[in-house]
Amino acid sequence: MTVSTEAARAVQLFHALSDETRLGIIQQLENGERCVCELQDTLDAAQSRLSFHLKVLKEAGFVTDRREGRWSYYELDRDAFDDAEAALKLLRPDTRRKRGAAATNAVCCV
Amino acid sequence: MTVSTEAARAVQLFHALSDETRLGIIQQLENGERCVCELQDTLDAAQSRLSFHLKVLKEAGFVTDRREGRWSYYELDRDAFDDAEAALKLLRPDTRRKRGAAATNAVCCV
DNA sequence: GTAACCGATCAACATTTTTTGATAAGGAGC
DNA sequence: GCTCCTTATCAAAAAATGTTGATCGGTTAC
Repeated sequence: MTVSTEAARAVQLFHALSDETRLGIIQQLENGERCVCELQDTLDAAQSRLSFHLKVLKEAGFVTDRREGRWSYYELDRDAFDDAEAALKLLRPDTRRKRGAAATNAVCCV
Repeated sequence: MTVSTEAARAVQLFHALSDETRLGIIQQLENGERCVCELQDTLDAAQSRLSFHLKVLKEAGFVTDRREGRWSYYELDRDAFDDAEAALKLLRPDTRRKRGAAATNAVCCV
């Protein structure tokens, strides 16, 4: 995987988490799988709106869905959370790295 | 801090990280502080564009800036990364919590 | 003083994302 | 068969976000 696709994946992950409705969905799913109709009730959101946000979460990998009869059940998938944590760790400033790059600090704007 | 402001903070953090240009900036700053003019060179981005993204990062707390003569130096701030990690941990599905809420699983859509 | 440089801010525009209401598809019950 | 229920999808509108080029304030060098 190239660096830029890695970045693109990170963007996808963080973008999925950058919306209050979607965080609300995740919070609801924390207690186990839920069907859309129940999310509709607890989050007080229109059905098509939930469908949209669930799609974003699903495409990023944060949820999986399962059809049962007329209901769709959504469930959290840990893997995406792991990915997000890993992406965050890569971004986090790291003491070692900073020290190692000391020489590069005097390059700019003289 | 209420739950909803917590969510708003999480949204702010993740939103700041959900753009490739901003991730590029963070990556550049990983080796120490940089002035805007250098970011301009290495990221090949217009000055006003960088200013815009730096503002987003600054408002979210990921960077701090320091004026020196005509230059503005930007530096990463760990605290925001810690906040993001904490926010992510709160979202992450947790085995214990799931187990404790077993009874709530049969509520929906019968 | 003037001129050049660095960077923030602004307004106009372009693009992307989100919301809304409508429609369609699939299953359940009659 | 028909009707109701649940959900996905679509198009249009609205809202938010990002880009571009211009201008302005502050600093340095002459």
